[in-house]
Amino acid sequence: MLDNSQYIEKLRSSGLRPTKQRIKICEVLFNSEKTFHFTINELVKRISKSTNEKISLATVYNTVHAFKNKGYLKEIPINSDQSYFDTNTSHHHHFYDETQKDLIDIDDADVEPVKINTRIPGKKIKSVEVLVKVEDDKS
Amino acid sequence: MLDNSQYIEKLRSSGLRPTKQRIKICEVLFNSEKTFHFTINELVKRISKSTNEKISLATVYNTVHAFKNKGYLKEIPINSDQSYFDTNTSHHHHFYDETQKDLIDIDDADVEPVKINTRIPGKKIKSVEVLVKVEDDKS
DNA sequence: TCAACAGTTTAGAACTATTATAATGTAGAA
DNA sequence: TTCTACATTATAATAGTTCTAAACTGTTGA
Ligand SMILES: [Mn+2]
Ligand SMILES: [Mn+2]
Ligand SMILES: [Zn+2]
Ligand SMILES: [Zn+2]
Repeated sequence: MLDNSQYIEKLRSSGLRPTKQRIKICEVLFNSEKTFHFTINELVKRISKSTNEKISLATVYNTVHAFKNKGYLKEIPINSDQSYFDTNTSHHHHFYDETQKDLIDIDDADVEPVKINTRIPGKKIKSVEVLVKVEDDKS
Repeated sequence: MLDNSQYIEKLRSSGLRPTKQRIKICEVLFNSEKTFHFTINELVKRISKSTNEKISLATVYNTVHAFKNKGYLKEIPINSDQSYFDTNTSHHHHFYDETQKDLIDIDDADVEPVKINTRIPGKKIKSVEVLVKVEDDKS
């Protein structure tokens, strides 16, 4: 399969050997037209739907963390209930719909650059992320 | 004690009766000169240090959540390991020092207003929060 | 060809933050 | 004082995540 070569490369560069379980995880994560947000549980469900053989939770966690560390996935801090991940690794911000419990990308072009006029000595900025919480407008 | 009347009011308006355990929690949370960030575990330690009698974990959780719901505390999403809370309820943003695992306030005056040029139909904005992750600058 | 080995998957256990439970305690009203 | 509603507490339950150790697999090289 031609497509798999991309997955194999992603896995190798994350320090993982390309096994069939891991390639299946890649297919679910990176084969879709659009990027998406997910929790581990949601990802496991997606994987179950798209294959007969099941992949253990430990393998899913390990692979997701390796990709996150390599930068192929981002973790989005929303609350302390569960980890949210994002297959969109470009710089962008988020709406979080508290009614639907849904994360929505904000196109980076739709946000004016965030200017912070103070620094912490000896520290450098790794990321600047905006989280806009929204709820149903009943007015 | 004169000071306690403020705590009693905070408790009553949060739907809680002013008991001695809850007033002790208020003292630790709201008596300090400066505002601060904390996890539940850190709060429990602070309480232990400042009193002989111990207060059960359940009471701490319940009281913190009531204050959060009422708006006397804010929850700051950092990661999924633990909940971070903030006694500073004014509008402000944060540095998160990934090296020290430390949350630091950014004075609201030091951040230009965040402009978002898109909306979600039928939703209204509840909050806009900026999280700036920093790490040691070894350069 | 196939034994040895390094790395992988897996089920399940362990861990930890959080929430629920249910028995006991307590502040105030009557 | 007695009654009652609510609080506190220890402890259990829950759930997300990480760890473990045994079975498995793919590759190497004798
Ligand atoms: Mn929460
Ligand atoms: Mn995390
Ligand atoms: Zn996103
Ligand atoms: Zn703060």
